Amino acid sequence: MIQNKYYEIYLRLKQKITEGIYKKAELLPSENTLAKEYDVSRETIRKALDYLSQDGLIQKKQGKGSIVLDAQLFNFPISGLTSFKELADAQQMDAQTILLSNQRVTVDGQLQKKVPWSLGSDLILTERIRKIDEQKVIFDTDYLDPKITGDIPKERLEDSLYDYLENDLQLPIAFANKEISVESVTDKDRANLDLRDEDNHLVVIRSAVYLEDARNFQFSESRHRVDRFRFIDFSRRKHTLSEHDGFR
Amino acid sequence: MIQNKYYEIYLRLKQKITEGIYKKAELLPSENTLAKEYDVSRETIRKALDYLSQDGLIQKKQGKGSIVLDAQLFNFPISGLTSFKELADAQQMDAQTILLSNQRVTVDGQLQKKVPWSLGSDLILTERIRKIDEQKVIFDTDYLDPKITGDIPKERLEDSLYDYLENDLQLPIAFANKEISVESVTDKDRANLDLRDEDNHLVVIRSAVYLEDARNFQFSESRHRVDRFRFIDFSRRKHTLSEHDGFR
DNA sequence: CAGTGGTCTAGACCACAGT
DNA sequence: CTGTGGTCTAGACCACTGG
Repeated sequence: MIQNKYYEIYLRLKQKITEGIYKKAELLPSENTLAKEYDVSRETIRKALDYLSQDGLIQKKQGKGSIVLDAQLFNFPISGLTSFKELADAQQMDAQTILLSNQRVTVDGQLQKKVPWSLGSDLILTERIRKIDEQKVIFDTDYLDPKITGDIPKERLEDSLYDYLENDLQLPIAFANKEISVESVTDKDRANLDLRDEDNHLVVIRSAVYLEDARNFQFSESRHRVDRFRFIDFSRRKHTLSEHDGFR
Repeated sequence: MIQNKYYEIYLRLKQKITEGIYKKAELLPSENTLAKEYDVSRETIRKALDYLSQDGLIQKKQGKGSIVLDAQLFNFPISGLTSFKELADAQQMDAQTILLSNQRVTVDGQLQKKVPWSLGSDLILTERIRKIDEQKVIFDTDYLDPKITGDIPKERLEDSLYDYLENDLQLPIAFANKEISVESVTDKDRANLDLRDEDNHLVVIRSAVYLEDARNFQFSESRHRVDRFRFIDFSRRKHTLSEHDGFR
């Protein structure tokens, strides 16, 4: 099934890099060469290369070319917007999910601290515990907007919520704001997770998730035992170019 | 000073969004309208909009338009590649730096666990403590390649290392790999930081930093007291589109 | 100098949303 | 149907790298 040209070319180049056909620290063929090779315009090649660059797979240098980077990243794509199930699959972890609750609740003053939705509105609350290597190390709480998602079948929560939302409901999940911090262990954490005596903190990831039309349909809180948490990221330096430049 | 058209347009649109001229949840003018307004081609407008999209300021929707997002993000640009000084300035924090050491060392077996540079090579080791609100809460260790940076003047380490590297040395810092994890407090941490009794973990950020020509010139380790750590991120969902598609 | 990537254009056609 | 954003093209000129 043919997608966009630039996306196909992106995938093919990516594959050639991971297979070592294009070697680390060497240069890719020039944009003009690639344009001829794939029989597309140079702009289309450039779009594919932009994707590779955003992935941290190449570094472009004017006058020189595109250097293939030595990235261990794609082994561990934790950055971005990825579900637990996808991560577990990608990492081939021994992972299980225990569904604690899945119910409708009404937003009251208490809840509104966690979910900035209007008072009195209906929402779905689910609580899940994630077991990795037979240890309960992650506590996930999700708040969903039932006007968008409807009720969630129990079986799908035990498998993959995102798979249900995207494939069954065809909801186009687009972006999220995330916050990572460290918080003190609560009694509820201690009751539900396998914590060690020295664990008095958890890593907490809170996120607000949005659809393509920018509607916010989910909030989630994910509490991780500190020794099982790792976040890997590739980032490019933003050269602010002095905000003072430019017309105004 | 005029830069690129697309970058200027990006800045102007960004400004109009932050000033509320383009309001949250409303649509930007269409790409064709903007192209006429700025007297550029549509592709140039699209490039500016791509930047806004990557910043999490707008969400594009085919057939509809570009929705202005309600992003608190730019208040807190922790994601990306940002130096402590830049952060402190942006946040208007009461911050100080204490320089502990700044010396040349030779890579031995011990060091090589932290820095994957070849045995016997020379490097610069600097240790700095960051005080925020009069409390010593961050311990930074930096390993630099003296073949690239030379020795670092003491005064610049107490101010901003990145400012020195980029402006004085004109080194083009391009990208970094980062890892965030949580580790146990060591005796050295306890000796140098203002830790509370209940602090038995620290957030540790390790990063490898690269220049535009993809040379790795720096490794750094930044150890944060857990209550002073926060990471905010905007991420877009990557629609994998099944890796199995496409020609091969 | 020749070759590289960076920017920009004018125009084309397509896919999608809303009327 | 009209207008929106998404893709793609062929060609131009510029800025940078390296011999």
